[in-house]
Amino acid sequence: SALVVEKQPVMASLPQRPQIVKTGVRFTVSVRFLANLPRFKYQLRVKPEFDKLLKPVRGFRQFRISKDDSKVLDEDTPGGGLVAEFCHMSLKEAKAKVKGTTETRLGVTEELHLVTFVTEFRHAGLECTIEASSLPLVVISSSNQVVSAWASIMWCSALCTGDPANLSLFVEPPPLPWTQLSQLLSWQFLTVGRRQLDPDQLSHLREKFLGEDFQNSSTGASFSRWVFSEILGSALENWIWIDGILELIKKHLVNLWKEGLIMGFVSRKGTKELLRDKENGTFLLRFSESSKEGAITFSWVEHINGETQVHAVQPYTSNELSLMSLPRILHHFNVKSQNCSSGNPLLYLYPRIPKDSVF
Amino acid sequence: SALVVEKQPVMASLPQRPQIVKTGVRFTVSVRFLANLPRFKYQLRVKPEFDKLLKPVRGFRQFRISKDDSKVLDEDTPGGGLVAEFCHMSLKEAKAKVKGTTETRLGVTEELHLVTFVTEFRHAGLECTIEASSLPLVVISSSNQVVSAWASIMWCSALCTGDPANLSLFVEPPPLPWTQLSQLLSWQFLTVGRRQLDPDQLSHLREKFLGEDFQNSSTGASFSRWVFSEILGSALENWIWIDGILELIKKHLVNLWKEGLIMGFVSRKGTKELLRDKENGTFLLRFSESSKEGAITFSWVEHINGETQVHAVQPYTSNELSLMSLPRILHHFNVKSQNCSSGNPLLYLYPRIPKDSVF
DNA sequence: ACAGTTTCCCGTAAATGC
DNA sequence: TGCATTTACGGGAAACTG
Repeated sequence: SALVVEKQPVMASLPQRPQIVKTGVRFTVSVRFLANLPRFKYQLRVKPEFDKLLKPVRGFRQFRISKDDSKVLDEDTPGGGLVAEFCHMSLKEAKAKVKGTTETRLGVTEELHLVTFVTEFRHAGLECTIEASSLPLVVISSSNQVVSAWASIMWCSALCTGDPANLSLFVEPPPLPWTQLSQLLSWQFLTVGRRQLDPDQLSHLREKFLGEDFQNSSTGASFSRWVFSEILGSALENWIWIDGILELIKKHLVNLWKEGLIMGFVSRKGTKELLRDKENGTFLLRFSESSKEGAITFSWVEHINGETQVHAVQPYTSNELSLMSLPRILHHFNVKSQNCSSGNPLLYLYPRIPKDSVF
Repeated sequence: SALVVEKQPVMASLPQRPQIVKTGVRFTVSVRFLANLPRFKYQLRVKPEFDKLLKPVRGFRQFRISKDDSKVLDEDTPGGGLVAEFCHMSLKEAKAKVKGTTETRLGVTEELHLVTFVTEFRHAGLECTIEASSLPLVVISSSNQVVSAWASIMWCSALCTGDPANLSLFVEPPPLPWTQLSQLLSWQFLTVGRRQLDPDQLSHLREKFLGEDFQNSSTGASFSRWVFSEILGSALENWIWIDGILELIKKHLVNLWKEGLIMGFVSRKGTKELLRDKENGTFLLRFSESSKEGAITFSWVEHINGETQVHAVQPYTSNELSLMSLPRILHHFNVKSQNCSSGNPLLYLYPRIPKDSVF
């Protein structure tokens, strides 16, 4: 078709997370007319419609475009492309709840919706209608739903390889093969922290997402929040955990992450094994596995009286890092306990990089 | 009339400040039917109307009651009074701006509005209409307008002794005599802090509001924000300052204020005079005169080498007091500078109350 | 009783109007 | 241009609703 959605719907406050729309909050979309015919300038009207297709589907909520519902003329950008930018659209729920199928009702972040743009096109006496749809959207009503919404978008973008958007994808979500899931994870770290995940980190995450027993299995991770098999674990929960970490990196740790100074994904056990035979004062940075909020901690090794001890600190969350950056924390860190040698115990970043040369 | 407004319009979030209504935010009003006739139960419908009288007045903004516009039946409270409670009303601006008289346009917090309740009453074949109006309201659109709105309400309640509410009071605001203004101030400290202002405090405030030259004058303080005579000073500015102090008391200092431990209103100069001939370590608590935000500080006297010095600390605002209460601050206060004796210099609350016996 | 979902609304920031 | 006023909306909490 000659019409495409150029910029997917996105809220100004979440530029990194397109396809999430909160009711009552403005979002921006733009469409481009591909046939570069200057004579169509100002001739085409594009009208946005919400969930135009399949109106009475499922138990999905229904929405209306409340602002900027009016059509907008195509306009010319610098050179000659024809585009229309809708930058004041917002959604309002149309309360007409089909109460049926309450039992199989999906969570709201598992509903997928579409904005479709329609323009009527008359050429050489022929009248035809051109349409272009956005990628699937998740509609939320509160900002505490952003994280699960983004999980849906990611999951969906990995699964929807077929052209026609499958809006009922999450009614029976197919498992996501690890090859794709791992790419997705790695890509997010690239986007946020400008560095991909390395094989060790991926291997650790694979355990988390697929369960240790599935190390050699090709089974994918399953999305639905109702699948809480102790074997598969909850993909959504893991996702939220990852998201907290990404936020932490974005806010406070981009530089460290970019330089690869954060090992990040190591278990407590793995940490001990890595540090055991390293020099006194060797430490590594890893993300807290328990905190859902996104937190980073460090562990260091101390050989004392022939005994080897691996210590760790309380994880630092975004709040703590706002008060003091991680490099400063590392510099000023000090052990005051009586049976530890006092002074800063952190000397070498694993495997043996002198601390002061990198922080 | 047999109908009265029992609880003046008030927003749930500002229960201490009736008659301030923010657009789009719910407020509550209740009316009572005085004739205690049980047979009227469920028979009377009360309809709220906004600015029913004098619709096209002045350049005032116009509003509509957007929620709960529907009438509500009278109902019975426990014993037998007939009341109607409107608890979901909210206001929306009706954009129909009369652009005339832009020059003499008042600030929005100087516009006074009314909610009027109307009920039709049929008795013995006679049909009559009963009305009841609220006290004057100030309509704001943002919470940063609360303070000036409250100033208007206070000013208005002191000035409007006549029965019919004079909505154009602030078009040419009459001066408010000090006798009334001082009562108003004192009453607010009583409400918020459970203790009135004493004569010394009032005398200090009189200087602030009326200017030093007017100590013996009977001229009142004038309200309009356009009267910035260097003699009168700005009543509104003073009011905002007082309001910050009241908020600080409400949040952090109720107990101290209630006990009269806070002298509060003393100038820096006055402080010196009071403390000069007091014992070493005598201190007093006073409100910052410069900070608009509401802040408290303390000054103490030190006689050293035959010289008398009066020191003061940086004022503490609400933020600081959230971290540590004022009594704790007083206990832990410590001077670290090199030419001062170190240790806690605060010993006696003015005039000579041992610190530890009251804090 | 409860959990998912939505609404409410302050406080700040940005946009708008005049 | 500046200032007065309104709008926008994140974030935390309350209210809703099945």
